[in-house]
Amino acid sequence: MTDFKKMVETLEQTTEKDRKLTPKQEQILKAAVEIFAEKGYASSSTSEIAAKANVAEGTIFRHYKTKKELLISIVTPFMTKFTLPFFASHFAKEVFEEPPEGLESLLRTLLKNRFEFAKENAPLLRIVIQEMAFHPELQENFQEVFLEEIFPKFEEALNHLKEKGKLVEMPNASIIRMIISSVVGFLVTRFIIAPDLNWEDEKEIDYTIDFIMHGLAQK
Amino acid sequence: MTDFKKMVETLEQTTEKDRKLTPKQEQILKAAVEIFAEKGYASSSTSEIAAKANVAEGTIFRHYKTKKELLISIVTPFMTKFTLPFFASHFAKEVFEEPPEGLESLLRTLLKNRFEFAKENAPLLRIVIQEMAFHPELQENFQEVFLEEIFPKFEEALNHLKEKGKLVEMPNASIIRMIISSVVGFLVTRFIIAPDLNWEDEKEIDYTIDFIMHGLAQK
Amino acid sequence: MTDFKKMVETLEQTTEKDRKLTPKQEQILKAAVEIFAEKGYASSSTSEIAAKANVAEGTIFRHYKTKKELLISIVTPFMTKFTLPFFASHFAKEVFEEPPEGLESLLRTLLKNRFEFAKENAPLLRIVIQEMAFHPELQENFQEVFLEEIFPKFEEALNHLKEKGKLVEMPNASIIRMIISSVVGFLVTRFIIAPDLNWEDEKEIDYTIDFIMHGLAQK
Amino acid sequence: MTDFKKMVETLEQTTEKDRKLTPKQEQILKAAVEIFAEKGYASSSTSEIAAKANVAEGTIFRHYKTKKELLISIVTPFMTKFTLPFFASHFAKEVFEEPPEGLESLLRTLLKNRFEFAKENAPLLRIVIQEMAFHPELQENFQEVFLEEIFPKFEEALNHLKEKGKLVEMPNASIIRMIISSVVGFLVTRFIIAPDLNWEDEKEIDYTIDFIMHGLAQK
DNA sequence: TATGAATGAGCATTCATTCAT
DNA sequence: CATGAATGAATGCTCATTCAT
Repeated sequence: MTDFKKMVETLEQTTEKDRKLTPKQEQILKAAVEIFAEKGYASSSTSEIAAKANVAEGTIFRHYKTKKELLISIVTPFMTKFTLPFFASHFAKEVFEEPPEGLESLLRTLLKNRFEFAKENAPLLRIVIQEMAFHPELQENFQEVFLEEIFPKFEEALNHLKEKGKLVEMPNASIIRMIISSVVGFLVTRFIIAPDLNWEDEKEIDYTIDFIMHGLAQK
Repeated sequence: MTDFKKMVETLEQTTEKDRKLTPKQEQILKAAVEIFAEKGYASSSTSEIAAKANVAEGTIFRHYKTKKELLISIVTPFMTKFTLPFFASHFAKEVFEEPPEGLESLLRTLLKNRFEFAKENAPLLRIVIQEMAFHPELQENFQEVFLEEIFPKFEEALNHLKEKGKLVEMPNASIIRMIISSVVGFLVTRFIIAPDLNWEDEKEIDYTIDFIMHGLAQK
Repeated sequence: MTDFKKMVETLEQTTEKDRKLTPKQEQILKAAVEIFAEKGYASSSTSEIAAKANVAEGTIFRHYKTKKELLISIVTPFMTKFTLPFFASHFAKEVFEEPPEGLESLLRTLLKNRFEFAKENAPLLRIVIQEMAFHPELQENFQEVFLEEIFPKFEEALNHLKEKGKLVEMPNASIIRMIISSVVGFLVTRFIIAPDLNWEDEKEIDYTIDFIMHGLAQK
Repeated sequence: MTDFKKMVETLEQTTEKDRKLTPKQEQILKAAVEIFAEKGYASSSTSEIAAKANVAEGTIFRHYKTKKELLISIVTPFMTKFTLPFFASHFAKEVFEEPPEGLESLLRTLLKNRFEFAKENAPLLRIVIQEMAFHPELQENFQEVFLEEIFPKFEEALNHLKEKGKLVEMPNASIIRMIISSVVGFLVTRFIIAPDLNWEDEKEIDYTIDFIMHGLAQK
């Protein structure tokens, strides 16, 4: 099982009000994450969540006005945590300051970092991927984060690398797609599609980085 | 909208009994595909499907015993069509007979072919990806097709290429993951995440192939 | 199993139009009797009857306008056959002509005769008893037969016996109730409640007659 | 109408948990009893019951998981109450302690007692008789009560009377059948088949007892 | 704050009946 | 005559949400 304490931290830290969660709220969130991940939002019932959380049905609605608000309270802090903070802190250093192996170093940090995060929050990852398609609220939140924060920083970095002749000539959007496909493809296979295989995580991370690096290297 | 006639063909051809669908069945399938793709299986109601199909609700259940059977009747022929037939016909020729650029040629055929298929069946693709997680029946069907048909043939081809010194040293499973991540990452971005962007499909296909080719080439 | 041919005869002979049943009609009746007896009228579906009868659903409604008409076509001829004909033929002879042991003789003939009939038509008996409560049509038909035919003849016989000092002083209605309770109690136990016990029918019939005879004898 | 308060007591006292019923539950039970008795279980709809009970349909299912559970909650306490307690308390005293007219005394108590009970619970009696045939759960419950409690005690009493030379030579099972046929035949006629006749209950009870007594007396 | 009984709209499914073939 | 696809009202049951305690 994923360590739930870490997951709660994830959810806590980005709660809008930054308020500590009450014990009941924690129980509700834990139960909701497990059940949403297992059966999907639409097939989960609030009564089942209440039962698993050892809480009365009404209690859920005291903390979250609707079932959907409960979902959003789970997903958006995770999305922000999963995408944003990494870029905020690492892009500058890795790519701009340390010169030659900038991309590889960036990728390694990115992958290892997100890998750990996904490992600790696999059910949340599952929920995000499964529910994004159906909830415009989530898509908007994601686009906001992605288009306004990640993509521009990513592009800046890529342009920088291109100038140094380190990158294949390819539109930034395509490069970003390749990288994300490879990273997400790995994480999804590792934690969602086949979590029970005997994974040699270190090696697979290396392979993935090698693959991307060669795939994108200047010819 | 995707050309529904082609989609119906897709569904028809692989129906076990190879029987032509009645007009009402076609209407039901069309409506179900659209609605399932839009809101997801669990959030779609049979009454909505019936209304969109201009059919009485009872009529759905005359043709499909349950709502789930309707889903399966939609998804499994698609899954078979999407994965199986290509490999059956192309692997041998492309990889084993034509010597040097075997992999590239294979990838190009694979991608173009699946691209067209995904283009014609985007909503079906969406449904498969969205529902696989929740329906063991679908997973089983997929595993059957993937583990027993695709994976072995894929491996055989990769081993052949490795012997010829054309491939990076990496476990087959990892290579296959890289390739599929890149291909599916492209198709999903193209048809599901951002279908409304101005895509230059030819170029993107080329980029994707280049990326994979360089990523996997013998160093 | 009960001999269905005899049951069909039962149903045929009293059909209002006295017309022979077509083979399809026979199949439908046979199936309907079995299913009504097993699950009750309200829980039986015409589609199940059609399936068991190897007949299209529509065919049932060609012969019987509604499901209820099918029930009535099954029950009323049976009811008539079960109650009426015996009395018509036997009362006079047994009771009025043969002097001393009139009642016993009558009871013996009554019981043996109805016993055979019930044996051959156990499912029909079951249906009548189960459905009478819910269908006023059946009740009316029964009352007609019972109040207008059976009761008066029964009373006449009882009065005759009373005059001869052979019968306990008790209202006719009560006497008739005792007799019918005993007879029906036997038949219901024998064929409906516990048909699988090892019954010694001859003996049980004798016991039942003895019981009634002593119960009603002049003190 | 039967006095519903007494019926509720009947249902309450034997509820496993011996808990008082909430007012809504009472309304539901009252409505269900009336409707089941009138149209039979299979032809009664939960929406009709809810309407008659002045309760939302969902409320029924909060208290009784399924429609069938509602039926069982109605029938089994009644069955237990109807059969068991009497025998527990009376057999010993009546038959074994008071010597000569043991059987008559027993029958009188039995009949009067069950008569009052049936009078107060006529609709329940109706439901039991009508539904027993279709619900194995009810049959099992009945057999348990009858075979394990009533029949043995009955037999013991009959053997005791036989030893004293008070009883006709007849298998116990047959004797029991005669008695029950007569008693049930009376109650069913009185409360179900023809409740609207002008019954002189005292007299009819006496007749019935006389009938049984003479029918079973040592010759 | 927490509870859980109550609600009623909504759901998948069944079914008697009709009707074009 | 016989068929069986089509119907749509009705059914048992679920569930998010409310609210009195």
